[in-house]
Amino acid sequence: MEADPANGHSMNTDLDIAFAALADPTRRAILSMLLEDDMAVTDVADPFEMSLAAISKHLTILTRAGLISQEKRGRVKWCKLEPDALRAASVWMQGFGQFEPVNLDAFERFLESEFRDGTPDDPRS
Amino acid sequence: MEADPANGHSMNTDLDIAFAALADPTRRAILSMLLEDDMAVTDVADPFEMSLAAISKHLTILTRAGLISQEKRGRVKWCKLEPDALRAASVWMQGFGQFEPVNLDAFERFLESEFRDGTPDDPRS
DNA sequence: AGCATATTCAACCAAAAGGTTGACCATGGA
DNA sequence: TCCATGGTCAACCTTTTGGTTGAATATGCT
Repeated sequence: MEADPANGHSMNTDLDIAFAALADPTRRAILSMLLEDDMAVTDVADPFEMSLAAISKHLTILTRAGLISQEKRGRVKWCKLEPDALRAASVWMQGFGQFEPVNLDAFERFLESEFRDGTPDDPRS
Repeated sequence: MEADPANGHSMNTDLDIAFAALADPTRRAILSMLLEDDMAVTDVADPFEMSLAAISKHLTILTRAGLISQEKRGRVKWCKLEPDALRAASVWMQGFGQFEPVNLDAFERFLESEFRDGTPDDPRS
């Protein structure tokens, strides 16, 4: 059952957990929601059609993956995105293909072009 | 079971498949091996302690995720890394790094138009 | 033709994932 | 104090996942 070949490729359990957490569409949707703002568990669960308990489990998985943190204030548990946890996964993916630096480059140009057209407060134009 | 909340967060099945494929350490190790060179199925299986059939299944999963391609030449099936498939996942993750209100769909179209003409975005020949 | 090699297929299995429901604790407010 | 609210726990169920084995298929070699 071991995934560690003889030549020393690592079997990073953190990555297992992170990618597995990201593999579920419900959990990715939750992360997207938290991108806009911190939310209480009940409010996170609201747009979904599954039970609160199910969402609670998803949040536990996201927490264990380090992708969110949960802090209880009063009787409300607030969920907060922890985007830094994506860094390990991102770094791993950077090992593949030169597309990542290119992407970052392209991303900047994309942002720039986004701002240039249709943005009223752009000095140039 | 639906992951599509009312406010329109997407439920991208491609991302499901890609992240799920990446969640397994054996499959990530395979990808790392293929980073160095194209390999036959038997050679991919060699450093692992599991059966050839198991590795064959892993390769099928990676293929379905688009992360590798397989081409049969003679009786040997060659496995080739397809790092472009990581792009969608990478773009999704980048949405969390920088907290820009960025239109990822537009970014995808932008990338497509960038790479459409004659760009050698394949690291190995 | 006959055999070895490369790979997949089919049936099976155990464990993990993702969901449900109902009971249970904790907290805030009347 | 009593009750509604917020959230988790425990038990259970079904489907998926990741592995096994042995047989089957396909190709190459001599």
